[in-house]
Amino acid sequence: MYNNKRATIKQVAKAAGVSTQTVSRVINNRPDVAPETRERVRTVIDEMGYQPSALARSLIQQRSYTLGVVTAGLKYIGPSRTLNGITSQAETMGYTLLLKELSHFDTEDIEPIVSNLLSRHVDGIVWAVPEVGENHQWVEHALTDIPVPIVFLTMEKRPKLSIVKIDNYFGAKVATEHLLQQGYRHIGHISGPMDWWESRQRKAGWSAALQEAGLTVADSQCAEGNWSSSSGESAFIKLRSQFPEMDAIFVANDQMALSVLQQACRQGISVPAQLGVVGFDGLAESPYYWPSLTTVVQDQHLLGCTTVEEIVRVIEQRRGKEIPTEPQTIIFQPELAVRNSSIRSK
Amino acid sequence: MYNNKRATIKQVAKAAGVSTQTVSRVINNRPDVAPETRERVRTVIDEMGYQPSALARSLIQQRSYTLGVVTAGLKYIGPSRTLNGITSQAETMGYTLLLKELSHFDTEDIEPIVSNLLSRHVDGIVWAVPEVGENHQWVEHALTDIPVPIVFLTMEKRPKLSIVKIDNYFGAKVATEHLLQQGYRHIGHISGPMDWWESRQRKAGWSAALQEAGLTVADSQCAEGNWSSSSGESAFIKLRSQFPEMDAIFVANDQMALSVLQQACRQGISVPAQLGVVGFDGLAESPYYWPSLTTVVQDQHLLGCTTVEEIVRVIEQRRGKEIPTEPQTIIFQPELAVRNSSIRSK
DNA sequence: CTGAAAGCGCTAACAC
DNA sequence: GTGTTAGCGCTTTCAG
Repeated sequence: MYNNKRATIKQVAKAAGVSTQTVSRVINNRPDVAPETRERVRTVIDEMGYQPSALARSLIQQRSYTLGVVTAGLKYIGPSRTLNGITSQAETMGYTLLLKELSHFDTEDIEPIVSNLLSRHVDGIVWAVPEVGENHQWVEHALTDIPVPIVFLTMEKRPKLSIVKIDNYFGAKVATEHLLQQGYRHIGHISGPMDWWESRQRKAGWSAALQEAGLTVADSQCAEGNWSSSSGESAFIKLRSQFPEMDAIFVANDQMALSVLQQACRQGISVPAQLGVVGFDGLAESPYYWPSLTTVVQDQHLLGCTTVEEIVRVIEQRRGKEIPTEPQTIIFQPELAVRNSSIRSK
Repeated sequence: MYNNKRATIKQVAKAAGVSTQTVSRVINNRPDVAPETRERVRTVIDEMGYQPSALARSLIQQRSYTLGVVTAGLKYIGPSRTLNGITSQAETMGYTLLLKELSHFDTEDIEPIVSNLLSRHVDGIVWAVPEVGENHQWVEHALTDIPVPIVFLTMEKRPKLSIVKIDNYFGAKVATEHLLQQGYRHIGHISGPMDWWESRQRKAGWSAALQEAGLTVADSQCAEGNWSSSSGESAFIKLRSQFPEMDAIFVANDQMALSVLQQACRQGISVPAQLGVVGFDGLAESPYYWPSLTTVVQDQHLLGCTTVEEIVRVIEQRRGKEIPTEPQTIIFQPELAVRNSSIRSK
């Protein structure tokens, strides 16, 4: 299938008794080659197991069909699901990925990462790092200097940037409204870390739903977690003591919601009768929690796919010297999956 | 930080009034450059934001400092954790990754994937796809033809291959022995899909532990799942009917174990008093299941790190014209985390 | 210490 | 139809 040393176009040309140019024409399916020459060259190519070097091609064509992907937190399921979408769409569209994972979510010095990708001539960059702290600050300064298109995932709207994201505010609001509809009136919240933009959006959605229902929102109704089950446990305990009348809770992700369910079980609080619980994410396991968890489902796979589609669109556009359209913001609305943890009615 | 068009070495040379070779010497920290020339060139480089092209370098040096990573199932947490280890170790060792994800675990036609990686001049390949069905069959034929080193994760031992893996058999055996120690005598098993090598290993470990304890192992004591919580539920129901005396169960992964716990809870079976449960994986959430889950912890991050270390070692070795050492098999022993779901004593 | 020439593997532009 | 020349951006001889 492969020869031990990769053959070069020169060797193929020699073996087929033609010039390298002719071989080039054959491998690129150019029309102006005599059918029988083409045939002969093809045969030699197969025999030698020749594969053209994508590197050499990239150099001369000034185009690599390679995308840089910058991510963080692959040990968590969310970023991985997004990456899964990115890889599958990239494969479909004929692009290869260079992967970089930041060691921390809040890495601010992204210069070496971007430099490395650019030195490898990526055609575009997908920035799939959640917005945490100041970690997106650099876009203000550096962006116009980066010579390839970038599409961002999951960040606050900024002018002139292409962004693909899920509407966290909306999802949180829908979740909270569902609890209100079920007749719960004292609805607490366990948030993600407040330096995460997504956490703030989800909290804002929860808060807005309560206010629109004419309820007040006090600080004591919210506790901060860090996405882990462990932090969810402490947050729940804290919340119970500072907000004893709580009869329902909107939790910013499913893993923390899981430990709320577990604690409730341990303390003999019946869910959903005494406590309604709604999570966020739509983990595959969430229907198998006890009781099954009502949650806001976000399709991160689709998010990844769309991002790749979008960046390829921008790349093609720029290359075709078309008038670049304004950067787009693409927003997906997540959906509420209603299950047992929040159904009080009847 | 970056100029809008990437500067070339030629432009830098011209601006600094030297030849391109001199610039080359400066960026490669070669000794034989006059200090003041070096200084001048450095200044120009900074001003122009010049970054050498890794592509051009790879071409001429016949070395790219790039690794191909082939994975599958990134939407599951296991493969992602491994990938997380791979990225971090690659970063540490100065390698960049080209990522390919197979669309199915049992993809047999890997030729286009490998070709693509080779055409991009990867220095080595990490094959991080679990062994399922015939999906590793190709190694028998194609391997010697692939001109770069490959290291495999998680596959059956084969001669002449470098493999890094976790000892699934051992982990499963330890888990089962633990249940025996706790006094359980009728120990069932929910396996993963039997076309997975890992599933077969875990089942074999369970079976061996029972036999060594002088217990018989019947087909009725085992049911097959497909790793998902959903399949765990059906498998558990089936197992209860075909093996009613079951007092403990070793489940091949945590997600299926989760639904066993949930079903037990729903049916009023008390864990661990009436039913001992042990899982496999060591998911971060597993301590927060109810009751907290005893599980075999596998460090997939470490697995990924080690794989990269190993392949870089082989690459260096081959490049240094050293006598290649025999391909290694590196095996990690997983550890049992004992928690409430299996503690019957006292 | 520095530069000129050659070439990594390929393709664009032109000849014939 | 096909070959020649030039060059993508860099490094490796080898002069000087």
